[in-house]
Amino acid sequence: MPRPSVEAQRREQILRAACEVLSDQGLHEFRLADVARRAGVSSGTIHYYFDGKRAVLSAAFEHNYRLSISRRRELTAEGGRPMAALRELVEAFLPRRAEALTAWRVWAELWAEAMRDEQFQAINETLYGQWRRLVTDLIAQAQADGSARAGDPAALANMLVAMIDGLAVQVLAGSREMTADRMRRTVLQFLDGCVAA
Amino acid sequence: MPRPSVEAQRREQILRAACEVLSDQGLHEFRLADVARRAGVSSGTIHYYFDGKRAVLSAAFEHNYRLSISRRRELTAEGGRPMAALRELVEAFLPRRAEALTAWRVWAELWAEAMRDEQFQAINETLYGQWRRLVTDLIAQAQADGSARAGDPAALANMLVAMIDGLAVQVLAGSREMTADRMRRTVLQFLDGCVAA
Amino acid sequence: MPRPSVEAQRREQILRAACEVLSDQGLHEFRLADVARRAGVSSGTIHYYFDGKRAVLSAAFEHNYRLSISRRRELTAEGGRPMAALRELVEAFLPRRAEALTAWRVWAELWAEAMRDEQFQAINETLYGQWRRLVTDLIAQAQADGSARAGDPAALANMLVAMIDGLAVQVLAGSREMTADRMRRTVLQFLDGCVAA
Amino acid sequence: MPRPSVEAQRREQILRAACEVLSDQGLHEFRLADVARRAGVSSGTIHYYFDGKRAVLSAAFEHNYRLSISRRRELTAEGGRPMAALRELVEAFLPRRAEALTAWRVWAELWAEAMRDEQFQAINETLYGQWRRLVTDLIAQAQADGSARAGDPAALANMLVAMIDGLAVQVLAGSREMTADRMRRTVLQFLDGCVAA
DNA sequence: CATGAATGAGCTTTCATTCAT
DNA sequence: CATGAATGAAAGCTCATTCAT
Repeated sequence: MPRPSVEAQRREQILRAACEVLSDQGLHEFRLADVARRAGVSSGTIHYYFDGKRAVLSAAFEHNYRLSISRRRELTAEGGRPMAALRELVEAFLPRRAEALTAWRVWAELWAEAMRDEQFQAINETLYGQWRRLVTDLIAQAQADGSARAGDPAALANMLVAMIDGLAVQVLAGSREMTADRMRRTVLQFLDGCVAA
Repeated sequence: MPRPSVEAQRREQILRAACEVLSDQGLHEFRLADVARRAGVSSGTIHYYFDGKRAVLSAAFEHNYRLSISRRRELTAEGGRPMAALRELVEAFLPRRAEALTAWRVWAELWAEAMRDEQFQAINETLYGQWRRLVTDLIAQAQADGSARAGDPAALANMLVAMIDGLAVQVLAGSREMTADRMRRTVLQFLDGCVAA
Repeated sequence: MPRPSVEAQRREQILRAACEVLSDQGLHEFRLADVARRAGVSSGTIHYYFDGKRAVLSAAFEHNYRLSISRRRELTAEGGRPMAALRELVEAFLPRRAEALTAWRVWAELWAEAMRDEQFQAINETLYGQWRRLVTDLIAQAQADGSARAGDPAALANMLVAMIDGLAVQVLAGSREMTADRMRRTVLQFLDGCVAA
Repeated sequence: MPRPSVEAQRREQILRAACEVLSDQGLHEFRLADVARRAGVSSGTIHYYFDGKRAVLSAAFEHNYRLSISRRRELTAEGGRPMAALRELVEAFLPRRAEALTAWRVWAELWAEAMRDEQFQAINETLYGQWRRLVTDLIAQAQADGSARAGDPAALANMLVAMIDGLAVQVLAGSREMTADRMRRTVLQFLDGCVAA
């Protein structure tokens, strides 16, 4: 009798390890052997649950996105005060704590690779789209309750998320001119100066 | 009779090929054999001019940056009309023509890799810094001649360049929601709504 | 309540599947996983009934031989007309119908492998010997009833069975110069010209 | 300056080793690592000269055939006495000396594999065809000079070569009932009884 | 009896690097 | 200066085998 949960458990265990390896070593030095070691399973087990390196990568990219988005959604679930939620969102995405750092590094790898890979493009399109919509909705709500000024909420959301991405990349690249703190101030300045009422 | 320029020529030839391979295949599938083939030299020659794969990569990243910045500098060299120059800069960076696409793809690889490599971080710090300063100066000039509103020019520059990076990454990742055209409108909207006087 | 026949059934089921896999894929690509799938059992079950891959192979080779010989024996059981029985035997061995093709392919694998494996040699020695004797007896009977000319029946049998093997191998190797039809004519020509009275 | 002969030398060196490994271990346990060791080169070198395992196999099968046929052709080159040449041919093919044993074992592997592989079938068709023609010509010459009786020389050749193959396979499979000596007597008996005038 | 999850040794293959020429 | 033959470490992947259930 196979225990029905074991497959989900193993996959989750492997994908978590894969994201860590991806974050620590980059796609460039992403080895299934390292994933196996970190997940505490044999290399055979990885091939038992996934069709190969590429399949692990794909699933890891998706896993990384889903995890972040579900966390953010909790943050914005409650009805009240959308401008405050936006500001909290910004804080949550600052590349400061290990958790956020890992997520950002995995995204950067996904983006770099998606430029030539349709499968990865599809993952990004779907999940980045969810993130974009989440922000768009918050801005629209803020406009509705008068805490944000008028303007196309989708355009404003695109400005905001792109700015966050661009700044985070520089922070993660170890820029001394662009620290997490400076990133925070820059984005909040944008929110205050260009979005808030 | 050693021809003194042959070394510079060969290096240039190899680096151009390296950028093309990097753009076409990504760091992940970056093979010196491919660089050699594209440069029309033997693999031995690459090792004769560079200390190894990593050295070729470093030099290629730097080459890619220098090329772009020198091109942009020409664009902004003349004295007059800094706001117009900013708008032209935005156009020039749109990931549309092959030349710009190649440059963006190489940057994306550099950023992803710089997250774990101090040497690459140093390259990025220096050369991204030049680009940041170029934009900051333009904004300051625009404020000086009254075509841009008041505000910390460095902060505005950071918003702008980060936004451009973030949007370009999505365009390059093949997003159907974020095309080069949409990117253009979004950035210009930001310039009109948050920077211009 | 142990069902006493279940073991024999399972073994038979597995061996039939093994012969099919052997015929379809060759020893070279003979995988227990494929045998299991084709037999409709788990890989664990195969190891429950056999001591490992080699044991399955051995048993499959033997199974293939026994099946063929028992079929041929039926063909030659009745008393009368040994020369006619020889001709029928030839027809029955032509690599034409799926059943005969499978048997031939398994033999070819056995022979190739038996060159280095004493266990397989023993199987071949015993069972090929039965086949040789069956043919020798028929020839001897034909000589006794005057339908075959004189001569050492064992030598004639060796000529005949070797010729059949050698021709079948070329037919199975897809030769356009040696088809099943040509094989038939060649062997019958030998029977008429060198064996029959 | 690449020495022009080095490629041919290396390929020959590797193919000879490949035939030995094939003969000693069979296709089933044919490892490129063993070929490399036996040829005294690295595994990398094998991949430098051949496109992979399959390519080595193909070339080895062909090499084995060409070697045997060119040796036999020398045997039959001189004009006189075709029946004697046929008898010598039989002697030369007896699986006795190491050289002949190796060739036979490699053929057996080729035949087994050719049953499912068109590329191997093509090799067999071409080179076995040459062998068949060589024998056919000898028989026709023997008929012309009156040392062989009438009859379709192609059919007689097919009988003869198939018989040789079938007998050799049993000898190689270690049969105690069919030794090299018995094989010799059997084939000569066929030549005397069915071919010679 | 039978399962299938899990293992890990062992294989082919790739590719940066070296060095004799 | 430049080549390319040769290397060998390291990687992904396969599959016979084991064993808790």
